[in-house]
Amino acid sequence: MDVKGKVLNNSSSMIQSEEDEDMDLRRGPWTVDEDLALINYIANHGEGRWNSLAHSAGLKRTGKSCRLRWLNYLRPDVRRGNITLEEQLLILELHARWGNRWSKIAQYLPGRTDNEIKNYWRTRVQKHAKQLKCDVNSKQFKDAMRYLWMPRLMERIQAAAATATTTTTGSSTLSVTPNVITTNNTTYNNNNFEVHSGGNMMLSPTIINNNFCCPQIKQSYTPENSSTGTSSDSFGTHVSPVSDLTHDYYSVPVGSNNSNPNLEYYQQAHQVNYLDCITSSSGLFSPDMDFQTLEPNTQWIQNGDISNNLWSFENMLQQLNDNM
DNA sequence: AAGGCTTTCAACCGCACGAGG
DNA sequence: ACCTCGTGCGGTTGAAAGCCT
Repeated sequence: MDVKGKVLNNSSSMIQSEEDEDMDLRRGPWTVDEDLALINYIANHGEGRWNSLAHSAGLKRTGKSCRLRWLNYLRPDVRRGNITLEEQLLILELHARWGNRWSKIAQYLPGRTDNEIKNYWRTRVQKHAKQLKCDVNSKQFKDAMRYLWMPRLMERIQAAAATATTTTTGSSTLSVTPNVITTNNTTYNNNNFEVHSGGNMMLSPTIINNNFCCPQIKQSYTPENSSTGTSSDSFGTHVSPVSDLTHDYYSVPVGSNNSNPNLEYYQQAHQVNYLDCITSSSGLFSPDMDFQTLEPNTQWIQNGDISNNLWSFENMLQQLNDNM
């Protein structure tokens, strides 16, 4: 990340406690030097005891600030960049279960911080609640998420996976780090997901194909009609063309989307997630996403028994727990 | 090109909780 | 029982970037 803006000191207009003034504590964006100091200190001494750590490392920061900087940004296993479709799906599901328990939700998204998930929710999800003119906690919005948004995400994951599989059949070889999905001769097992040794969880196409959603959804929101960019594409349904996906896949460098000063440090720690690569260009909801235009098409929600075939997230979570 | 508005996200804040003295 | 300290969590803020007119 670019260290942007000015670093505040005790001469700033921000309110500071007496203690802060005494300690001449810094606030605001971290500088490269501060980052390096923190990284080096933790590399040598480990983390914890943040107040004394801050002092020992020569950082004029609070222990809290050091902890936050480390956990949310400098930690080697922090993943940065767009929230993938799979992650979006997980966030929606887990938030439906636990509400604003960001840290708990973050535990199921390896490398993502509670702060990032919280930001995602506030900037993306709550925005759509506003568009719907309903509360984010209302039944209307929850229904929209569960029966429209989430199946749509599943569909987009399916489309992306299919595209990627097609790509792999060519002469090019996908080379991904060993502990994430690796495929050239793609063979997916029947498990709904896999937890890899590196902690990456990903949906397999199995559930996408077999336990996806009710027929009505497929009929209403097929990739064919949703990717045309017509007015029916009102649910963030843009599916990137193959060329985009291919470009994204082959152009994503390890450690991209961050500008950590200690690049080598990152490059050793970060790994490229296969599905991240193939979905990164469309990993965010499109700006024109509009629930309202879909709202009337909810009869199937009441009529159809979709509880069994919507998707097997219960199973996914159970298996995840079993594997942890 | 410039100014205003919106979005994003790093960072801060206050509070709660548990451990230890 | 009380206090202090360290830590973790969720809510909020504000600067920078992006977008729009």
